[in-house]
Amino acid sequence: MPELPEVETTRRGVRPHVEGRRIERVVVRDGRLRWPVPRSLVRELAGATIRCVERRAKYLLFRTDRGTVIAHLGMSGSLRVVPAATPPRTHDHVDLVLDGGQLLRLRDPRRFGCLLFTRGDPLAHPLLKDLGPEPLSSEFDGGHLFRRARGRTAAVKSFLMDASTVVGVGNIYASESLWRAAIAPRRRAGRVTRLQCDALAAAVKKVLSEAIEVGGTTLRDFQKVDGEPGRFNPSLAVYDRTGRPCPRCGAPIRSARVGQRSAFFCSRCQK
DNA sequence: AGTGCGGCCTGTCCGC
DNA sequence: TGCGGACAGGCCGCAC
Repeated sequence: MPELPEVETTRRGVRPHVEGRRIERVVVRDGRLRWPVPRSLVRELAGATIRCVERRAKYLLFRTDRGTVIAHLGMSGSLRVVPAATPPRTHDHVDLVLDGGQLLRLRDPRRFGCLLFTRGDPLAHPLLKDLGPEPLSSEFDGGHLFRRARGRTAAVKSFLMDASTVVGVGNIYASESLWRAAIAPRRRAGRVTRLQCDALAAAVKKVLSEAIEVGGTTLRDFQKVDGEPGRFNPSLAVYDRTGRPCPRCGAPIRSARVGQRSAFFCSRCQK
């Protein structure tokens, strides 16, 4: 399930194969993603040249000379670069056929992802314009978290997963970051101390950059562009480890619903 | 404005 | 063994 490290891993994997390439045509086998794949994407991209591949939050931005493709992998999406003759498999919904004999293929079994097209500034797109800071930027730190949390009554885990607080922290890395910062997931955001905010921001940065370094986490269906799984799993301290010992204190990891999402934590060392 | 929740979708796992 | 149902996930968009 792609979180920010998985999306960044995808960007780095795809980039060298597509930058500077001309898109010969777009094949949409099933355009029923979160939003229908727009006709404008198919029409405008034929003949367009991909200039660069950027990332904002969990969105991938393929900037071309005609406009920008905004792609989101949802929770089961993946992008692969394969030889043009590779037959599509189930859930391989869209191909961008490139010059040079390869194509960029979107696979998304659950179709929670999207593929949109905009002529204008993609950062001004409704989906992107209100997003919070990138977690690995200097804009995101303990001060930012603390200021934003004033008066907030929501659980700190929900607050951390809110994309207007900071982008890219999904369910897995939220639990992991809170464990590292020793903060209980259910604590109200407004009750987290300034010192804890510093620890939390540092934990988010560390967890995400460590995960990016090893190519993301593989739970069920995430794979990198080369088809290899990510290798972050061994570093997971609490996620999906109910009943196993806390790596810090040995108490059994507990799980609970926090804001309609499963949270994993150590109730002995997270306060 | 902040908060909570329904809904989208399919593969996987569990219990009967 | 087969089957139904719960569950997982990101995140928009709505209702309070």
